[in-house]
Amino acid sequence: EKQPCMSTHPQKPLVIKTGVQFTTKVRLLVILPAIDYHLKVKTTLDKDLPPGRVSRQFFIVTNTTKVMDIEDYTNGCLSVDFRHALREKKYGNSTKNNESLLSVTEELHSLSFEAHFTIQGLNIDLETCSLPLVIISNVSQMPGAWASVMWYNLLNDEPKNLTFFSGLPRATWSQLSEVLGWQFSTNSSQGLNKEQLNMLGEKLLGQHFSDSDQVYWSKFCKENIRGKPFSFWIWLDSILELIRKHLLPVWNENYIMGFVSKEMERALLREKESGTFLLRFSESHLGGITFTWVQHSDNGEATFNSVEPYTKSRLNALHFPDIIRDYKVISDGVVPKNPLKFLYPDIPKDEPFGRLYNNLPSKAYPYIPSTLIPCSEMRSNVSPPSPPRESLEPPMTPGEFDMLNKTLCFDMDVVSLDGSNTRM
Amino acid sequence: EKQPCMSTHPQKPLVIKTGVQFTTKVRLLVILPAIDYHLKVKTTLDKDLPPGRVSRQFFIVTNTTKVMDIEDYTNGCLSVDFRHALREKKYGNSTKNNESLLSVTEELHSLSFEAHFTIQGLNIDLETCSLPLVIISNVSQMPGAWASVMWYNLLNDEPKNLTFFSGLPRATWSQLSEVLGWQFSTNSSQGLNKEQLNMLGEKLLGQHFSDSDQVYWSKFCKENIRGKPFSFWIWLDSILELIRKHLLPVWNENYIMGFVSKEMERALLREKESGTFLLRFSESHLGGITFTWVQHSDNGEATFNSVEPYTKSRLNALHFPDIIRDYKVISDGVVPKNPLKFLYPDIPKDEPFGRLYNNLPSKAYPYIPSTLIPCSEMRSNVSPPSPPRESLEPPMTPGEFDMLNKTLCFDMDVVSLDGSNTRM
DNA sequence: ACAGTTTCCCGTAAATGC
DNA sequence: TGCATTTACGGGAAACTG
Repeated sequence: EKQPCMSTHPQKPLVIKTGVQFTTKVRLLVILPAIDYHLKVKTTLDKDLPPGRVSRQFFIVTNTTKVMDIEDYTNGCLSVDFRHALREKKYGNSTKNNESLLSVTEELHSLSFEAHFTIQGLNIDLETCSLPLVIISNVSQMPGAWASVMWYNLLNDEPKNLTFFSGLPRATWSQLSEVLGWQFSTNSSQGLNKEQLNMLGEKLLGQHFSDSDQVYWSKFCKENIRGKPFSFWIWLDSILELIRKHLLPVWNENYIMGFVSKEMERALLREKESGTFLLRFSESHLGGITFTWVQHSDNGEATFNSVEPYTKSRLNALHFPDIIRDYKVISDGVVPKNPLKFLYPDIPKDEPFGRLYNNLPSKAYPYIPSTLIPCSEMRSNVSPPSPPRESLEPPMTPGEFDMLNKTLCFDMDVVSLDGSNTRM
Repeated sequence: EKQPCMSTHPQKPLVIKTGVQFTTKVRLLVILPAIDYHLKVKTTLDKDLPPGRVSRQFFIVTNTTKVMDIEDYTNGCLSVDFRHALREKKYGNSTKNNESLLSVTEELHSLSFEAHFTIQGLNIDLETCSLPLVIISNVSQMPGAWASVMWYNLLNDEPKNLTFFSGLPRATWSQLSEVLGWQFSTNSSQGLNKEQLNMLGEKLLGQHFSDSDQVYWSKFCKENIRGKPFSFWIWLDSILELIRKHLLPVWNENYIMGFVSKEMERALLREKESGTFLLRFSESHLGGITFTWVQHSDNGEATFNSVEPYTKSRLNALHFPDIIRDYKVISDGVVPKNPLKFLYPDIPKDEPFGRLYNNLPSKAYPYIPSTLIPCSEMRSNVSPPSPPRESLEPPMTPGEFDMLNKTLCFDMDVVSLDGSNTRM
């Protein structure tokens, strides 16, 4: 009958950063006979925390009680909006219960809301409780925290299971791939298509896998990818952030193939005209995008070149579509040329990207305008080595991706008063 | 006998930002006969503030009292270090005393330190007080606040004059120019030479001025430069910041002439070989640096080109010496060329700048390395207009600048216990 | 020494106040 | 409405702490 809902502002729902305000809303869904309408709601953090269960303890620094009010004129229901902030309790003698191997982003907390009133001599206690929360102290912990929220809500059906991450959670690929797609479709207007998801699945499960194969939480988020200093999710989330901050229009227009193995990439480009390129996320660096183009020599041999991936620091200085427009390859003593001609499969690049270019401003009058041109120097005699082995797989049609309309809405109407009606 | 000293960490002394910790130190300079050594010092903000004098009121959020301790083993004197933070008092009924036209960075505050003890039945009260402080709420107010601190300490001789900025302060050019030089020599190892100071003087006082001419505070800091949306100090401080963050080695090596009028610049370059350039700060944009080079056509006519100034956003992406190394001018269908050959007066550019170049890393193996090249496109048929009139002044020798060894040290040993021994 | 975690605080953006 | 000032908080780095 009462529903809390929670959202941190630009942040992710159910992740709370200490010292940063977040809002909660509690609604009384049944319309009660007009008592005195002075229904005071009290917020408590980790109300019934099982002793020794969390290694850190927090408290609410803001007002914890507030009186409910009539929500609006259409429905007469009572509600109250809180604006809270948390802070860690620091004990002199640090008795941190670090009994577990859990990291702070796997530690689940909860907010409880209580109200008491008397009606016709009857004492009534209302209580409701939020979905599990992850509490962090720095935005750098956000990716890990969000992974926890995703997995909890993907896999947990029980009313409230704060020890969820002690239980070695695992998800089937069919469950997980759906959630991964949501991460893209909720951050942009473009989800992931079958081929892209397939590439991600291979990264986690190896070459041949089925929908029912299981991915362990630790494989997803805790263990580093073989030979890399980051886990699968940290890598994927860095790409989500890159899209959000620097590639949104390009991604939304579906010009980024993004998740393609290098083998597939070569197979796709091999038969295409010289100067055909595609855009792909870096697998070796966090939050990087590169383009690969094909060049056929006179004897018909194909060469593939990929630029050093562009990361946020470069993209802060340069608009990505402009990079595609302006990119030049310099060979000694020759006029620099842009090797990028056709977006895979065969679209002249100005056609898709033209609308997205920033006009070069020739403003600052007394001065000569100046731009940054992304350049690669290539010695004419040194050609980059081609890969030793190539798997030839059928080309995919990146023309249209599936649009996934589902959205994760953890932040709305999540928990019912009696705790039984948990839904997402 | 007691001395407070104050420094905010990366910030400027005597400027305090709300919510940011700052440290103070109080020393008892006379060694007292061992009482009980329990000398408690209490800090108070704006202790005797004349009613209605400040428009904002603040309080100390941290502990205000602490016991003095023996400083170290060499001298047995007592001292105490505080770590304070301030916050603004907000009244429901905002009775801000904005009687004055003063901005918040002109509002002066002070910290008082008190201690009481009894010796042989005699009550002794010690009290000392800091130099005037400027309290800000955002770093964006730092330039204005620092200007106030500079001017107060430059001009005020009275013990403590918290109404200093109500008195239309003015400084002679000889006083002011010295302080301006200090701003550079304390932020780098290079002050300002006579020619540079002269250019700054002309900006404030017009073409012909003398050392005894007076600059008003409002002209220095409050009124915008004619035709520009910023004041003289805001402009100059933006350059100090540019040097600190992006140009330190280049500035320290004295390769930046910096403050030269455009007329002077042309006069200097006119007789030099084609490709001779000098570095100058932008007068039209905040925190910008540009280079101007001379090009002589076959008939001997000189052309001067200045590149659009580089500001922090560009310099975040590109190392300034690399810009000089890599800068290219593109004319249609011709191999791009770097027009920068000799640093004024005639030094081949790689000689001074060579040591400062960043090596181009050809790291990321499977990828083709890529750099950003700063480029200007120049149509061969359009030549930039030459200035209508040029004053021909004698070239200056930028080879060596005077090094000013003086440092402003507001943050040390500033106020004596009885308030009479104020020195800088 | 070190990794996980928190604190610190600048600098931009948004909100607020006047 | 516009300008001056404060608040908010992301993000990088330093400090902390087992």
